[in-house]
Amino acid sequence: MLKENLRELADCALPAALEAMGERWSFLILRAAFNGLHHFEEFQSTLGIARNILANRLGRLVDHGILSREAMADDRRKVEYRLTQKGAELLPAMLALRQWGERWESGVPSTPVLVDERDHQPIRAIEILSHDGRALHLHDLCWAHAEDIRPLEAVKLHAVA
Amino acid sequence: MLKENLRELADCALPAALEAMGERWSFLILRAAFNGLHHFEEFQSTLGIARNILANRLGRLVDHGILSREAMADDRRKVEYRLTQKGAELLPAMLALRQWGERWESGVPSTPVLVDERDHQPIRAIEILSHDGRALHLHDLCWAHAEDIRPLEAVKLHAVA
DNA sequence: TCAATTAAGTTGCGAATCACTACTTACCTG
DNA sequence: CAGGTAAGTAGTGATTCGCAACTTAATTGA
Repeated sequence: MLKENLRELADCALPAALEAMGERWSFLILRAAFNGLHHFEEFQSTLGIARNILANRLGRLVDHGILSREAMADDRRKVEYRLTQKGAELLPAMLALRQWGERWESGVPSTPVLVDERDHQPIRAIEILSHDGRALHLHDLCWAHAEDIRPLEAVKLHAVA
Repeated sequence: MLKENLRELADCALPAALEAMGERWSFLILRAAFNGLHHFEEFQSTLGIARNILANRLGRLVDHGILSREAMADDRRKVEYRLTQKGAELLPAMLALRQWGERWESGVPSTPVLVDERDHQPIRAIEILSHDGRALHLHDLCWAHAEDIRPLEAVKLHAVA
């Protein structure tokens, strides 16, 4: 059963993540950044977001270290926004949400589709996997306290012995 | 390079997903639902959300088919909210966001931690995988049009031939 | 050289949304 | 029936949103 002690419910990183990404436009700005957009006017014209909101969101994403902000050397009017490592690592979350939307909201895989550059085959659906790679669903999961988890090494050694 | 034609940027399921899940409290309500909460007062006291906002968000999640709403037979004051299949399939997106928050915001794995019920080992980090299971990162990916993708079967047959 | 253009914001303002508290309605329990 | 519980609704300020116009600084063209 997937039920943790309610006292501990607050002790979760999701609220912290939402602090950074929970605003209305943040995900769409991120998606645009993943698609290679770097400048204020590009975001504005592509997303159709109000300029003051865009300025606010870009500033917040920069404050959270999700985007970096740098004036360009060759044209100092221009400012370049780039995904940091921290920002780039939001890609699985964004794709999971997008895939969910394709399955349940829009009904069809969006085109164009994201593919592996190596063989141009579409990526797998994002899944929850066990340590040894089995796909897990809601009913396969439960909560445990960190101190109750027997390290995998110990489990393996025990199996061998 | 991860850059699609900008004309096609709008043609993505992410906005549709955010329509359903982009509101400020929606993810936190969902997390509570994943943790076994089912009733209005449980959500309210656990999350500390204002009652009118909670009523509005629950209604919206029900409208989107993410939660089901059913009056309970034994006590008709009570209403039970349950995750639908559609709602349950948001778990990968939620975990991806939570794991990102653990890595980049809170700094530590939250406790308690989600484990495989079978062997009580923690789940893997959520990743983007190629069709054959390699982990992919931003620089391994590119966009392709659906009609340009050679079906995997054809690729295999060709390799055999 | 100097007017026009471009990039990246900022400001002002009405509309919508948010959160807090109190109230209501239906139902159950003693 | 009195009192309490569950699930909302209503009223009220404080924030935030979105639109359009304005500003500032750098660049380009005649």
